[in-house]
Amino acid sequence: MPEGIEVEYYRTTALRALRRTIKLVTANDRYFLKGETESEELQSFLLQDEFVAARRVGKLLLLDTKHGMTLGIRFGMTGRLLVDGYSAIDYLEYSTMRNESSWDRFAIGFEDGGTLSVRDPRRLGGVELNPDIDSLGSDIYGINGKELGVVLKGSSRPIKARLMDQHQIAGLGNLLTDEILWRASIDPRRSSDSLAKDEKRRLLYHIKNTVQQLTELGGSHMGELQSSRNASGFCPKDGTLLERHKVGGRTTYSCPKHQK
DNA sequence: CTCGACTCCTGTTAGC
DNA sequence: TGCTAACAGGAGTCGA
Repeated sequence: MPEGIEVEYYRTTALRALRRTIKLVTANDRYFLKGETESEELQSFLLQDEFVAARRVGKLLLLDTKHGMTLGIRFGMTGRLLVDGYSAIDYLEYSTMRNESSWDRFAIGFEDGGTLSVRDPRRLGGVELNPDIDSLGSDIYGINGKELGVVLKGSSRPIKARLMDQHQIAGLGNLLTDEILWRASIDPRRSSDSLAKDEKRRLLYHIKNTVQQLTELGGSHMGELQSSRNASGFCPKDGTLLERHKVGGRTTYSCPKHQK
């Protein structure tokens, strides 16, 4: 599913949509409009305008217009971004390989004939005008030890739930978090404030390293743990049968032998 | 503060 | 063969 890494790809794709006059806004799926955003509002603010910047905070893609508006796009679990029919990502874990235009929940047409669309089979994504980004935590691509320290110190929740909380750290999803904790040899159920100094350092290293590595490899699903993330999977490090739990309401796989 | 339970959504799949 | 129920999880709400 799209996590911060996938949305970073989408951001790169969105660069193709900059500096092109918007001629058409198709927002017929009202369910896909979030917050106070209305279709008429999108029309009046976007038509005749153009995007001048594509930013990303966590899993949220932000397209700034010349006139000072910001279009926020969330992709939920199965959303893709297409510009001129091109998608940076063809394969999405837990989504489908089928690719139907009827799943376009939101689309923009440019004066030059091109398009930008959000194709989301399950409609868990959404579009919002001027979304709140201040409540999001530090982005995964730039997080440092001090910020991670604050995030961990402030909570007794399970470490995995804390890491996935977008208000604390923005961009980590279920797969990435399982992968990072597995690499860092930390049990996902550990309380956040129980980590020792060396464990925090290790965790930071693996957040940065995993994000960078999987960005280069092509996505959140490229982790070493991924192929074993199933009911009868074995730990790629030591061969132990992986355990499956619900942590923070999410399906979690971890190795009972080396994740402490 | 924390938690579980529930909601949204729909394509896929396990099981009968 | 065909149906159904469970599952996937990002994000939000609610009551305890």
